[in-house]
Amino acid sequence: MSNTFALEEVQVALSPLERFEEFLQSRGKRVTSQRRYLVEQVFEGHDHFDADQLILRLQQAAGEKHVSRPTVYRTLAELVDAGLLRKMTLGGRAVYEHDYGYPQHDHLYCQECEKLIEFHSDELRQIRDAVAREQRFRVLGHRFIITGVCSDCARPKRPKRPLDLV
Amino acid sequence: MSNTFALEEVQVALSPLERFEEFLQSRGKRVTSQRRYLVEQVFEGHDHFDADQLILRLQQAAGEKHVSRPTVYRTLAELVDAGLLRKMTLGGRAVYEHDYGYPQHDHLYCQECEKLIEFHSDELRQIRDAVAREQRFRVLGHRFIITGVCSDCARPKRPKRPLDLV
DNA sequence: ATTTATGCAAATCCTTTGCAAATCT
DNA sequence: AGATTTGCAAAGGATTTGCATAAAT
Repeated sequence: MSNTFALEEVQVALSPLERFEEFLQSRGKRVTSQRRYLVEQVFEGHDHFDADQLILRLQQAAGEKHVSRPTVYRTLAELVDAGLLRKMTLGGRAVYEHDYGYPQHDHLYCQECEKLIEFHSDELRQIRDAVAREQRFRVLGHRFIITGVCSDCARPKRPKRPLDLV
Repeated sequence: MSNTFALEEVQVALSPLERFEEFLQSRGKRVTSQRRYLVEQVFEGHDHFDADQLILRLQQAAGEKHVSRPTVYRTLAELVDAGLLRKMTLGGRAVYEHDYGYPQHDHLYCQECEKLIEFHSDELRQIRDAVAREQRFRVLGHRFIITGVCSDCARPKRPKRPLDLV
């Protein structure tokens, strides 16, 4: 399914692609076939992905224009800049997720299957803001990841060692 | 992991180095001059650091034995394993901090000066556990970083763009 | 016609590995 | 002696950059 979470919020009038085109124009950048194709694919589903997964997907959804690795990286950066994607680093590699029309949330990260489970907590934000206020710190964002083992993986085999908490 | 955090609870009797030697022996590993020197330097101050900063420090605290880059990486991993250091990834690079005799805490990260400010919140842990319980998720740890601009940097110049939240 | 993008190859950055020589126990 | 470590050089993996060509405005 594509992107019609338009009515969901108050009103996200533009589709991701339209929003991106708007962004590009506002910066004198050009709307190219690869940028268009990439945004299209990125907003087809709404799961987390890294550069390689995206590149693979772009190749598989064959018949379409080829997008080189450097261009993928360049475009991902632009999408983050445009506010369409959010970038995070999970154990060394960059992972992206939608940030346009999606509500703010945090994650539970299963070390076993590497799954990311989203959740939302207003209290969390309150704590964040309270802590920041105390330190006279201007908040621009935050990142909260709970690491552990999800219910599916909580089975006979024991978890791997602590790894890098992301 | 076979750590004896028994000591941590009751009372931190051993120095980091002693604790590390204990760990090494329990694994049939050896106490070498570089491992000793490195631990010594790491626990001189208690700030966050990355591999390069440590390597630099090891060189400057001259007169001492030289420690090669690979050995630094290898030893840092052992210290993490031993529960003496905690590792996190900040925008691609690994950053370490003391985890022996230090209370659990989280961070405020200033994008301007890259400073890490620590803080502690019991409520945060409560929220974490509540969320996990709801999802039947077994918590092994968490990572909370508030990104923004610290009071020192909140000056005339405006903050850089959102960067990678970590 | 201009100017920005793309793709390729090569370069960077950080971290890890293979291996022979050096060092612990 | 016997096993583990170290340092060196080189390998790796992810992401970025230089530059000539292709495409968008």
